[in-house]
Amino acid sequence: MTHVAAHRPLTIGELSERSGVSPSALHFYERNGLIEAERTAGNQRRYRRDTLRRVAFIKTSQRVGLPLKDIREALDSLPDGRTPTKHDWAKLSLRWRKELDERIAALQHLRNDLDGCIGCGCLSLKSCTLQNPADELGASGAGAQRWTLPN
Amino acid sequence: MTHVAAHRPLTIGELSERSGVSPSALHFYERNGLIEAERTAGNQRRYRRDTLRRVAFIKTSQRVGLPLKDIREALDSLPDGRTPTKHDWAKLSLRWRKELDERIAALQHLRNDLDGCIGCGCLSLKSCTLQNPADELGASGAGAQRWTLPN
DNA sequence: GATTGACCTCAACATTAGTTGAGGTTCTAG
DNA sequence: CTAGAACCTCAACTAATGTTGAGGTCAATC
Repeated sequence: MTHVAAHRPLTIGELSERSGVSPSALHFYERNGLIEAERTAGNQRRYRRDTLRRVAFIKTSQRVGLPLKDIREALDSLPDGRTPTKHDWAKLSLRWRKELDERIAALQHLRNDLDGCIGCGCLSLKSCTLQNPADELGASGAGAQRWTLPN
Repeated sequence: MTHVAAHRPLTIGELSERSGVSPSALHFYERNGLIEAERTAGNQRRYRRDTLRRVAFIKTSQRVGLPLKDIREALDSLPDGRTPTKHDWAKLSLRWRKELDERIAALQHLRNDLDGCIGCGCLSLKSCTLQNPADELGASGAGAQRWTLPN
């Protein structure tokens, strides 16, 4: 049997299909240094197969809410030329899990505070801890936020 | 002693100062139907004092990650003309707490899945549950996301 | 060897959540 | 009653995360 097909690089259509990320988004990720591709003689992109895992990492990180800028930084810690090993990926996942833990803790803290507020309806400034972040989540910023399904 | 000052409506500067939200953002909220104001003879905004609580609700909801569109919908459930009572606010907080609970549960689920992935470094499509949301968080969308401090 | 689907680049548009600035008006304190 | 701070509107700009379309090329199949 031939193993050639298993090593063949992916076209953008294939990568898109398998990852569920649109070609235009893949272009976008490339422009922003999150993924990269070889080119054929005719200038078409050819992706190494581990790019699939890279895109998976991007998607999963986004699901948690990380901005692409941060995801790129994380990916920058992967070995530069060679295909990352399982160990490389595991390290990245571990780091990412830490942030996930923190995020959960922050939300739980917020929820506990909220429990105190429901009794009094006290969503007033100064008095309610919910209104004085100071430590965990940060109060303002230009970034858009979302946690419901976009539909 | 006089109690007049305690009932005087707020100027936009005062509301901004007390809520920590910039005047331009308050304008923006008004344009988008999240808050409203009376006007003086000279066309300047005067906010009822409960607007402070309204803005607090907006900020807090944003901290959890809700988009303004959703926050507006929640606020639309408040009584239309009259100043909301504690009970009105408590109801809103409760509803909001439910979503917070769900969000926490989803992230915990994600974390458990991730634990399974760290051992194998398996952030590959199809095989890893992390890559097949299907149920909880939703995989894609146009919205920007963030959960770190914007800085 | 032509056709057709997949691919290329580049520019413009969409959405969320605002900020900034120009040009003009109002309010309040002295 | 006037100076200056605070306010007004409107338009344009920002940033993140992409999508859409125009105009043109590549590659795999009949």
